[in-house]
Amino acid sequence: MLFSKASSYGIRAVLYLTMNADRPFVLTREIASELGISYHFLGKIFQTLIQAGLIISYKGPNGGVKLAKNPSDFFLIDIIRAIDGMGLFTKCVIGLNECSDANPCPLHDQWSVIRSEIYDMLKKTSFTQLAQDTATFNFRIKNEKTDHPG
Amino acid sequence: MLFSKASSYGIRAVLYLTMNADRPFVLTREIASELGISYHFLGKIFQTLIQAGLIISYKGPNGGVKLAKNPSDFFLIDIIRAIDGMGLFTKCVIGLNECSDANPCPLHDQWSVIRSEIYDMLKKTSFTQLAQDTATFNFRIKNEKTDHPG
DNA sequence: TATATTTCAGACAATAGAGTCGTAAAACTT
DNA sequence: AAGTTTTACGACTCTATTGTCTGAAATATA
Repeated sequence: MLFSKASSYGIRAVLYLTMNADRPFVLTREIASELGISYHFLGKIFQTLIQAGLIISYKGPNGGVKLAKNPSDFFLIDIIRAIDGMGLFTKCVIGLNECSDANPCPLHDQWSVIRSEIYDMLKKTSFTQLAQDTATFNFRIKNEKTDHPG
Repeated sequence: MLFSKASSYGIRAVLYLTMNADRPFVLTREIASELGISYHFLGKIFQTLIQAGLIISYKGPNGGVKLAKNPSDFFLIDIIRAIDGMGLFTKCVIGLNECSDANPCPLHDQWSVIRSEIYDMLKKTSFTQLAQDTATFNFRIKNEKTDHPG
């Protein structure tokens, strides 16, 4: 897998928050329920995102979580950096402990090209864009098998 | 990580076999030692590659393993398919259990482009090419920290 | 102050990936 | 036939990831 489950959940949760950015706070329980993921696991993921300064939480009634900044300033790479870290872009693709342009592994050149494209994609894809696409094209965030109205 | 450790080790081991294709059989122990990876773990990886028909083994003295076909017919994707499987190319990048061109997730279009490029790279990169590059440019397969002659 | 709501956080369990160990089976050598 | 070499393979341990449970802390309401 390219991303950990935690990062995947984080992306979907932040996208949910983006699509509910008009609300003051959104319950973790609601997000977990709507996205079909574990409430407590999502709580942990949010703690990571809070520590990274990406989202803000508030305890008590009417509390919950919300984005810490404008969703147009929010990019996929922010989530990956906070949760999975940048190992995908810094570590050798076949696990050598030293691998660089100056001292490359056999796959280094081929992989560098693709790695840059992944990075660029994550860096330029904002949650505003994802939310717009999701609303416009009715993309799915949830993980249900049957979603047909009939 | 893009690849599992098993796949990474498999790639490096098959590359080693390619660079020793003139020898009838190469000892698993030698490969493990030369590449600095666990002997028994490599043995398991070889069993997977043997079952996939990618390499051939022979027991007893003068035994070992060798490539099952010409290294120019050997591509990175063969190893990935045998060990990690094709999940990277068939499963949703954010883990939705149904995600396709017809019913995409919010990242589907962006990811599809990159996924194809990864696939093409793995499909067209032969072990002959990797071995030539490794010999020509002195690329590293081993995982040692100090390799300087002086 | 009492109570309900909600995040925070640590301990725990389940699972999968990674790695180790011991021994059987096959093949060769003498 | 006996002993050596080498892969084959199942059982086991270790670790990280994923997921669950419980209660404490913070906030609001009455």
